[in-house]
Amino acid sequence: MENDGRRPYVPGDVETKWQDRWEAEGTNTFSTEELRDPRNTYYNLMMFPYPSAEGLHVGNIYAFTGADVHGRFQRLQGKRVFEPIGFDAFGIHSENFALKMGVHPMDLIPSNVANFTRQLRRIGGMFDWEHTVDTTDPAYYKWTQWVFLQLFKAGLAERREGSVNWCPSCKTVLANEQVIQGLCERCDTPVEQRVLPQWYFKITDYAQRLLDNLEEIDWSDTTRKAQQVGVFTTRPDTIFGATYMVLAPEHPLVPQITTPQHRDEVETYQAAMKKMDLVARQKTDKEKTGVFTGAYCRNPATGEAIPIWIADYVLMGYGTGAIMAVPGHDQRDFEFAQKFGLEIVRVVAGPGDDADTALEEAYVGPGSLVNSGQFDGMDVEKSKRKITEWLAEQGLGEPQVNYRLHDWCISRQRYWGPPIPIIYCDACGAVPVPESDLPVVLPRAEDFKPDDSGVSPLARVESWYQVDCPECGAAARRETDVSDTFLDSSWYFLRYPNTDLDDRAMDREITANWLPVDCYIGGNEHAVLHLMYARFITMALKDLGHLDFDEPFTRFRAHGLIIREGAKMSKSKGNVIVPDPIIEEFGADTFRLYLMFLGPYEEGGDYRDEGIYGPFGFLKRLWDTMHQVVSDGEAASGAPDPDVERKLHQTIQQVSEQIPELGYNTSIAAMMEYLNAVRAGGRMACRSEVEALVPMVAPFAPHMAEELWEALGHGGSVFDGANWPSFDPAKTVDETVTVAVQVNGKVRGTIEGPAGMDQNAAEALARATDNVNRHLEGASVRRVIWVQDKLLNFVVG
RNA sequence: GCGAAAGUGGCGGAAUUGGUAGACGCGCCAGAUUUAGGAUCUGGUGGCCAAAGGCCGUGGGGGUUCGAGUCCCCCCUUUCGCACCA
Repeated sequence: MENDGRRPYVPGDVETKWQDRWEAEGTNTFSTEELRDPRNTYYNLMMFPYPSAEGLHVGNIYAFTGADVHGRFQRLQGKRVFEPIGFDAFGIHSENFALKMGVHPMDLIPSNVANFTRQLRRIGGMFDWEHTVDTTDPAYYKWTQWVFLQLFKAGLAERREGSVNWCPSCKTVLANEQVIQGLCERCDTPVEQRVLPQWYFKITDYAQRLLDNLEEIDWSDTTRKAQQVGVFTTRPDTIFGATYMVLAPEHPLVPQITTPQHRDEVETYQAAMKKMDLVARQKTDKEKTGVFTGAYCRNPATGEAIPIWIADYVLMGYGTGAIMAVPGHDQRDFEFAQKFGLEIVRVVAGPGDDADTALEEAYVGPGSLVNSGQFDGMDVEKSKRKITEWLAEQGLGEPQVNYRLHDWCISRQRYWGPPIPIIYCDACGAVPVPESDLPVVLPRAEDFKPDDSGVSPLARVESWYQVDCPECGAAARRETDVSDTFLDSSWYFLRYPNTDLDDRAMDREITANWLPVDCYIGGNEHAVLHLMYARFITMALKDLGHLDFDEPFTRFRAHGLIIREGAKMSKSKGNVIVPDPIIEEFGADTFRLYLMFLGPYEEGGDYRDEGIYGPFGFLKRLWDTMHQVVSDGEAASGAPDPDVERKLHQTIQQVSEQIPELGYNTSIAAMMEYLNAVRAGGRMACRSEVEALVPMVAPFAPHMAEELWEALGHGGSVFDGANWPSFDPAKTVDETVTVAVQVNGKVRGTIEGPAGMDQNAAEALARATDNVNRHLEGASVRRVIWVQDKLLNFVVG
């Protein structure tokens, strides 16, 4: 079927027309009054991008399109969908890029944001441009600072010593991302640790709640697992085998317990450790090092005196920074004990072992206890609880849960971030900036390069940091560190519906109407930190009375990754696709459809350049078919073909069920299959057969859907009201079925019959089939398996 | 090393509770049409055998079953997290 001179499909014209109309009519934006309307709300969130100088890349578009498809689908169900987007523009990325290009970030970011905005409009997302957010805008970070102050007042922000990465060659503080295998990413110099006072958020106070709540939220399993704060169990069962103790080198007890004759050695070791960065130190394959402190302690179980060592393989940041070493049953302890000639005792006997079987390496398998006093012979698993109880009774310790979660250090000795709103006064100490004085505006410093002072470049802007103490009025000094970008993004979703307000961070009524977020879609790379921080801030703000809910995201789904030529798209691999020319040639609708068709949305897909012709052809055929129906007028108004109608209802059912589950690729395939069936053999479609395709394709190809909806004579937007088609379950049922006939499990033919026929009827049909008969000849049928409307299997002997 | 997920045509990927493996699309082949085409349309397309038909086929090897991509055991590979977490 060809176009026959009907209207050709020119994507650019259609898309410009509808983008302009949506904007002129405010189709996707909410007024403050509309935000106060609590009816039928749906908050559709996607992770806001960092506006790079390169512009939007395919990965961004993939993420936003998938989320937008979800939002548009909800809208077609009659929901009032709020779908905001913004810019996460503070942070080291922008700062480094600005340094490299010799442009000030305050000049760079606005042009990047403008470019992103242009591109985002072009892909046809349902974004509410009246409620956008830019984290570098003082009108936004005023409230980021407000969040800090709330936590500070609640005692959840605390200043204490912490170590930072320091490159002695570049003479600058490095972010963790800039440390590559223990070396500075720029000059390959080994990175050292410097201890500086820093601000921490006490997220560990919320560890149990962060863990418990995971039960209640609808998140994909993999993300939920990634959030597991990491509860671990110790090995109380092996305590009788503890033959020495190890402290982390930086453990505070070390100076107190070290005996004079070991002091030099210990201090030398500590100094060496201090220089080594954590990444290098934590390499598993590195040979273990350590020194003896000269001190002894008692094994609580055996009462024996055992030596205390310090060693690099014990980390201060984890647990208590001290371990009872059980070389018999822990490989790390075993290696250490062997190297330094410490005693190795077996306390677990595996199959075939007895109490004296020598150990070649640490034994970590199952077995029963030996050399363990009254617990000898007990099964390892069982003994864990028993020994814990016994130790508790003796007052020697109690069961404790440890979390693999550290407090959140939010200080950055950098320029490009929101200043931390604290003022230091000699008399009053650390004083919070009064809320009425917010925002503390980041001054424009022409020289924002980090230097060898080890503090933020803001410490060079004297006119800015010199202030009077808000409490006593004496000369005081601002905090010159800025806060972590993750703080900006830990609450942005709370601000979106509230950007109309400039006198408070959020309005109770509006917030209650829209939050928590109904659906959040984003990348897996943020499945741990960003989501954890956002959940923590939400919980803290709830406890402080600012919110009425605990969990910010009711449902979270991570999308997959787009691969091209066997690798993730990156500039260094040279496999990046620039979206603009593709949208220019095929249109945003085709590009959206293609990206969603590549593979399962939650798994990503393999981008092949020629693949776009498939979805492009589909949209063109859909366009031609709809215009043919329109131009045929009366002729196309007849009743649908019964077979086509059945398939239509099946397709509507399939697509309606799959889209909310993010089954985009299979939904698109179902629509293609249906259109193929409608047009099979060049037949002419009638209107009732194809009209429902328009709202169904609308989430993927919104511009074309609008255009076709209008061409079909409907007034207004296809997205106004609940235009999603419904299906009649009775009409999805096939009248005739094809049943596979097997002999001994191998397909030997098929039979056609009325749906619901009984086994006898099916057998009769099957026995009338030549090929089936041939296989049944001379054999005795021992059994017949009958699966209604599906399969008939003769089991012959 | 630990944890998680996944291995299906030339390629991306489909397959309710175990029930005709390969939907849909790309690519490829043949044909039609066009002055010619990146275009459009029709048909074909897992491998092997000349074939009605048959045999083999979902990473490899075992098993359960009338029947296994799907369930069980062992192994291999890839990807992604976490990495001396006691």
